Amino acid sequence: MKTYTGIFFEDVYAVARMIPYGRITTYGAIAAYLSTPKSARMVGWSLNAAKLRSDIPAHRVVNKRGLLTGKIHFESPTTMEELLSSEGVEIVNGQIVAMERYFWDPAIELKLS
DNA sequence: TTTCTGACAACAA
DNA sequence: ATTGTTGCCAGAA
Repeated sequence: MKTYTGIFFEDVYAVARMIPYGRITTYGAIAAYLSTPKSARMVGWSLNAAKLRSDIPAHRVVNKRGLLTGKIHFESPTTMEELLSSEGVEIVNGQIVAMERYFWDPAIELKLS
């Protein structure tokens, strides 16, 4: 029984909006938090639609290795990196340096409270 | 309606 | 270690 009746996008948006300033998370982490660990792909797809909306910090979502795979979907290929840099996230060659110290896992951070 | 295609990630060989 | 395949869901053609 997997009743996912089109809530997926909204869930992704909800989680993405909760990512704190200067922190990042991954597609897989969000997918896992939504109980669909194999649908990381959909998270990206959702964010693609989300970026047309306004208040969703899609730039704070990267792939598991810290690579900014989604940067090509922004206004310019450097927009995502610039946004993250402005939040204090160090990036070298399209990849976050030591992403562990910025990583924000919804499964952990949202467990409390 | 059917088919294809995605900001990924886990697994098999 | 690297390459190819598969799962996942929703939207566009």
